[in-house]
Amino acid sequence: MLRAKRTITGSAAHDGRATLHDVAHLAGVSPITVSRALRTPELVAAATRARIETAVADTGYVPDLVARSFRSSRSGVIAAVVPSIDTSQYAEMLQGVSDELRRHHLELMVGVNGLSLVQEEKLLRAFIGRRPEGVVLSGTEHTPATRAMLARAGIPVVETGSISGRPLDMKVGYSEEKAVAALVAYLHRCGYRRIGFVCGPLDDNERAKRRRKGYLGAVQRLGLAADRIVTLPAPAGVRSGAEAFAALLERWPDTDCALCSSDIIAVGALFECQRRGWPVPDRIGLAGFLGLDLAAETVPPLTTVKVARYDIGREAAALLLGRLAGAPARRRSVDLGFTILPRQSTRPPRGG
Amino acid sequence: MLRAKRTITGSAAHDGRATLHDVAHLAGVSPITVSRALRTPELVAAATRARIETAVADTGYVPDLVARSFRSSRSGVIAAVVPSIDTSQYAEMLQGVSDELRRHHLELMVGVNGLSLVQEEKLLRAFIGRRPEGVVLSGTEHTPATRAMLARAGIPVVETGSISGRPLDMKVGYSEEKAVAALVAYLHRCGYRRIGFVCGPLDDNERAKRRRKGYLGAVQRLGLAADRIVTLPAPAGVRSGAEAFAALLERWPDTDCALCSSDIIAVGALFECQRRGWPVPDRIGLAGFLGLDLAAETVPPLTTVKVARYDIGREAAALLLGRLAGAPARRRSVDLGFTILPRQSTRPPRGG
DNA sequence: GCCCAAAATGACAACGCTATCATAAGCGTG
DNA sequence: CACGCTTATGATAGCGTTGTCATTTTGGGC
Repeated sequence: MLRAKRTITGSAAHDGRATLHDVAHLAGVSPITVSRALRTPELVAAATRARIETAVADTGYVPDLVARSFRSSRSGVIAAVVPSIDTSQYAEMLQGVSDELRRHHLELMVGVNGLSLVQEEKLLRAFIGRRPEGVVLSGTEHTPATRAMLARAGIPVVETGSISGRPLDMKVGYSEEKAVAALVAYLHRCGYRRIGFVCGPLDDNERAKRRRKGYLGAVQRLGLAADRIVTLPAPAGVRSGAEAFAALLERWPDTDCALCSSDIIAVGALFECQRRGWPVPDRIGLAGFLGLDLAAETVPPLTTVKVARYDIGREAAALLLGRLAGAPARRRSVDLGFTILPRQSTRPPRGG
Repeated sequence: MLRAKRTITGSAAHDGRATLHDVAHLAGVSPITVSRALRTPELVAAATRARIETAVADTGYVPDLVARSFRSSRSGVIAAVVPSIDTSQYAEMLQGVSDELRRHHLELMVGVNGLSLVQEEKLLRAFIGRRPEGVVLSGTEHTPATRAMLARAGIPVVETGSISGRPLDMKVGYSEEKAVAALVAYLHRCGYRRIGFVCGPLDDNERAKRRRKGYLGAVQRLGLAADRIVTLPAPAGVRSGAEAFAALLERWPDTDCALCSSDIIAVGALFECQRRGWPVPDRIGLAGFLGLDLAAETVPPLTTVKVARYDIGREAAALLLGRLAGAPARRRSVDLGFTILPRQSTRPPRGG
């Protein structure tokens, strides 16, 4: 008698946790019927189902999802690795992933790599063992070992962020280059000709690199000076943004507009202007990137490029769910685009 | 022969995923020895270990943590439910939890309840089935069903946030009441006598309620008017903060200082002052709450109360880890305190 | 009343790993 | 060289669930 102990006690109280067997015993059916009643109730007679439901309530039974995952080899977990969690950039994306997953009863397991590709690899190594059914990554740069691991795992992968380049599997995002270039073009239409670029740190940061590339391409096409670039040594923040902006002005005092690779940096720049008593946009124009809520509220509000962070997360999750539901495994890139948000931190465009 | 199929193929290639058995076969040992080599290498002879390591590398074996969790009934997962993930308030706390857990090879499973206690209950219902080894909650208000579930699960629980009241199990945080009261007292020392309070939304939001309580207690003790309160209808944001601040001024135009229940609200208030051309702190004093980085960078920087969000997360995780390591299960509250950060958005204190 | 399909339920085994206990091998000691 | 003692390895079984297939029951249609 495998279940002697449990059968003898005849109750769920053996260790405080009821099993299928306990519920089945109480309802007078077999464990498999209880399992069915919970997962596919339409296959169980109404009367039986009612008895089972009572028994579940009486025992306080909670299905053991670890056992279920094990047996069915479906963990019901999606793993995500993001550079940081306390930056609204990624937090909003995660929120999108989370919301979409929740609607399909999947859980989200989150890892934070602090923009380090090596750390990303480590996190994935830990995650893969938990047999996630899909993976969401940030960016399209990964170590060879990461790529190998993911290929071997044979699960769908969505990269979020820049849409450029060949996806590992699937990809959702927008073109960083095009977005920055479009913003530069807009600033040019506003009459700015000496546009500086305040760039976030470049190490292991593909996004920053692509934004820089987009800036360079655009100013060159427009025949503007292409060397007005300062790069943040520290992670992008309001303070480091202000400092980098100050450095830009020191180096090129005649700069008429500063394009910042993140709204946070632009906010720092704006505060620096306020400290100096420089009117914006009369003394200098300021533009940000991302379209954070904060950028709409500053005085003056910041011109920026809005990217659909939340939707990127939703779409990433939706792509994974599609695969899990049987969609064919073909490479895909989804471009969610961007929107220029003209505001008062730059002069109005000419002839518009 | 249970393993006939696998033994005959003699390789890991049966479905792309190697098992302990495959590695053992290749290394010429039994599966249990491989298991030991991975978990307690010191119990395996060096030569054997070397062969096993080679076999692991050759097969690309990744331990199945689902199976491990199942068999050992140790999931290696901690569940956390927070009101939101894209508010640095909670994101930083989560980061603290995550960092501490990672050092001990535990994973973090995150749920977002949007300040709804009912949603918290739903999330926990989904989580408990995954047999987390511990739970981190936000706040100390929970539905009866939530309390019952947690009690039944028999796992350690840490509540983060306000330190007041009896913990469900363990608790880490600070006293919202005392922190706000201390800030009011500080503003009083600065000479402010008509201090208004801009309060975040109160629904299901224990923190906001406690901050309000702290404000009320303090102004009453100081003999100040205690009715200058406006409450945000919408979630706390820069815009809603600005609007609520405007409402405060409309209702009580002689207000000489606005205490905001969050730095974000205070930033909104500051921007509103900038729009009106009101000098801060000369026309009106502004104070925030939380001690966000942003508050230090505005012009002028905001007086606020710093609370150790990241450390609260770390400590919460540490408390759980302690329990898992065998610490006695007794109720505990850890008070991490707070720090008043006097800045230029308020007048300097008198006689100091 | 009989037959056959559909509906409802059950028996059995196995997922990959590790807890437990047992066995084998090494090794200094009297 | 038998003894105990440590070190190294293995055999067995089972964690709680569900996939697969088998069996029983139900319910018309003739």
